[in-house]
Amino acid sequence: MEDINKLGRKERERLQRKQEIQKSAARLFAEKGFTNATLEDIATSSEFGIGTIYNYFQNKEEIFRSIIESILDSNLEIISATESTTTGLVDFLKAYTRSVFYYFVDKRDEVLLLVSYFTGIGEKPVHLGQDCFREKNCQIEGVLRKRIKGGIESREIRNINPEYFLYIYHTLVFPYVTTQLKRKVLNSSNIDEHVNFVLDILFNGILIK
Amino acid sequence: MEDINKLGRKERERLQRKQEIQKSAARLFAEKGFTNATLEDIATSSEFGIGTIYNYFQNKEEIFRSIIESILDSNLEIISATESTTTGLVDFLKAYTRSVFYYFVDKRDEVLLLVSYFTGIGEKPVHLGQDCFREKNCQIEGVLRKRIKGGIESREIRNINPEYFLYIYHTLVFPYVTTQLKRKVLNSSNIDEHVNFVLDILFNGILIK
Amino acid sequence: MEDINKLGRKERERLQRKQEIQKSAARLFAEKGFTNATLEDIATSSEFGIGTIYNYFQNKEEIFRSIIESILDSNLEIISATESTTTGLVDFLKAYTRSVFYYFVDKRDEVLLLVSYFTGIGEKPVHLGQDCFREKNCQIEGVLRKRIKGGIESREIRNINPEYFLYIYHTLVFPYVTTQLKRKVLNSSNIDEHVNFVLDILFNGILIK
Amino acid sequence: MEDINKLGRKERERLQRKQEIQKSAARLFAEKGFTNATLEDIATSSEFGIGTIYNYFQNKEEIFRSIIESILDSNLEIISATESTTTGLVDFLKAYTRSVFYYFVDKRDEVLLLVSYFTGIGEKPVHLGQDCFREKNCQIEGVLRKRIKGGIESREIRNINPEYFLYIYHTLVFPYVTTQLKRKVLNSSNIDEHVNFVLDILFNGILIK
DNA sequence: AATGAATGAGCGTTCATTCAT
DNA sequence: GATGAATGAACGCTCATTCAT
Repeated sequence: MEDINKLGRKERERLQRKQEIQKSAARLFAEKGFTNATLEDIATSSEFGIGTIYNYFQNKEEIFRSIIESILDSNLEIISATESTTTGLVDFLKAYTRSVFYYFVDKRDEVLLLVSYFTGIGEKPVHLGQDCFREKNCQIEGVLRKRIKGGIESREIRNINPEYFLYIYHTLVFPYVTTQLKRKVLNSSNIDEHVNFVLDILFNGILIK
Repeated sequence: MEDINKLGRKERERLQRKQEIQKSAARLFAEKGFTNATLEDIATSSEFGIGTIYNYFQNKEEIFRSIIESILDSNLEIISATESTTTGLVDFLKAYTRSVFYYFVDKRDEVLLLVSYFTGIGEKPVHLGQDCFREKNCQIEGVLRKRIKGGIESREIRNINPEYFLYIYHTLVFPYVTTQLKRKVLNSSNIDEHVNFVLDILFNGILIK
Repeated sequence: MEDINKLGRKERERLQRKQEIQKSAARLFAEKGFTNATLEDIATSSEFGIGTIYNYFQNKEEIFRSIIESILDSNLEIISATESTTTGLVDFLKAYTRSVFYYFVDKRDEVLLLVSYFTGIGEKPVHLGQDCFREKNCQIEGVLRKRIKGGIESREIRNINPEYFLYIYHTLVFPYVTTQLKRKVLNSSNIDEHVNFVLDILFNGILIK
Repeated sequence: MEDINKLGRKERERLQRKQEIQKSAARLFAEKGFTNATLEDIATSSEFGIGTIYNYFQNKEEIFRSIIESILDSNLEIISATESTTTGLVDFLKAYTRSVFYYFVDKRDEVLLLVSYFTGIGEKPVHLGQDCFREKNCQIEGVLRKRIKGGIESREIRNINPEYFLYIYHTLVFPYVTTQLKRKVLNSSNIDEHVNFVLDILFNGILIK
């Protein structure tokens, strides 16, 4: 990833303009879908000319790809940071889920795209192979997988199928956040409430013991 | 819903052809997204001429709408049947989840569309208002809501926020099924295993007591 | 032309059905134009099936052609009848103009098509050459031309250019009738008033002598 | 109307290109009819790409509408100029008719469309209401109507029905010009001859006094 | 003879991309 | 670097015509 601090003024400005375009594009892709959001929409919304956008991105697909990549990078950073600052699985899940919720509220549109792309739901660039981000995705899943196995071995959690749980966790957290964001039920003022609720169900289940 | 048994031969054949088109369209919509699936794709795939499709549906959007409607109808039938054959919440959730899993394995593509449409993720017909199926959706949610509240009152489950749980349940089960179907991890031979796993986590949580 | 009196019952019924289709088609062609009037429109309006129409006409263009032909035949009959029952040009023009007005009020739609086709205004079948009815058209013009020249020789009218007058007469009478029919100013109850007015201007001009 | 002299170079060039498209379109509409003239025809004929046309006009119908509007504007200018430079009805009709003939020889195709549209003959854009140009049309008719009444009052012409005459005048002059243009009988070298002929008949009639 | 479901060529229109300015 | 007019491939949709019943 480009480190903004090491760049000269020109490169810094260029990066800023690139991010403005990504931000506008993400909102429009999330709102209308990849195909229905036109480059004219993006140009108008980001207050650049259509031609200018092609100075920053090779084509429309590249805009989409770069948004996904950047959110994946962020997620990787979050999970790496959490990995190195927690020990037990429970602590890890608490910290990671909380970070994900907070981060996602801030990156609503980008996350919608990510979820859309990885659940294989909805429209996406025709030529963007599903394995385009395999490596980064595997890294993220790898950390989770390792932690889950560790949690079972250290008897923090029950002896459940780690693979199944991996998907339960991700298909629970990501769609929950996006759906609640869409419904405007979840917002920056009640994140903790939602995080705690989800973790409570996940940890303790719904039954009375 | 049209009852196939009461129709004459001609009407029956017409309905069958309509369903063939819907089936082909659902697969293509799920695969490529609504906008990227062309009518020529649908025509080729369903082995009709392009024009023929317009004898059965007013336009492309109407094909999409009718698929969603039909899967919602099925879901409504499932939940109604389950509602009348179970008493406690736990029994209800067991039966409903199992039915949903079994039904969805059979209707993979249609369910992908449904999830896409209701999570607001991904592309959809521009003009299909989000409230187009509000009534049916409310009926389904209504039954769940009533049952959840009943389960809390009868002390089957802990005193959790019913609204939050409603969305946890739906954002857990539907995306889990669709994701695992996409990954071909879930198939008709191991449904029960997955159903039991999801219900186990939901009921008991992951922690060791 | 087919003489209805000489035909058997079957042929008579066939001719009647053909004319019903022509009548419906003429109305729709006049209303929407040739291209915009669909065969489904014509079928619905004439209360036949689409396929049935092809038992009576080779194709859409043939329906149009047959309507023009039939109105031209009528006009030819009118002009021939008038030709043999009048002597002077003035009498001829009075009788012919009156007949044309009366006939056209009855055949509003067909005449609109005729005028459209012969003024070269508006849409028509692409492949229907402009010379398709040259012969019949020449016959009609021929009678008029002969009479006009006769009128000049016998000093009934001034020595004007017969060719120019021929077109003044036709471009005056036909568009006047059609325009006034469209505006619903002209109808069966005030035909004589309009006929007399047009003839008065044509014969005497507008100036005070 | 846009005044070409006040515009910058870019605007002037844009207007020129717009007019080239209109010119090509008018010819094709007049030749084949609105529906049968395709946008590919218009693009080829005006030597632009199809897409380019949509930078100048919203859609096909808008091209048609703009042509009619522009010819109506010209007619309005002609009649206004004539109105202010003549006093008697006879002088007015002489000047106006001459101007119309001269102008129409130059704008053959556009006038064919105008006549087609206002006689209600032939094909036109389905959605272009008949009253779309009512105001401009009324202005033109209004001037004529006023002048005719004035001519009767000042005893320049006989006491004829002004409304009937209004339509005789227009249904005489416009279709006469268009028909003779189509037949290539009328051209820029013999306009005066035709104008004088039409006016002679209109003023004096055909009878010998 | 009567029908209308099936067909696909052809239309109007959109929009990602290019390139001259 | 910034621009947006120009482009044409590709889309959704229509409808004259055919043909099995």
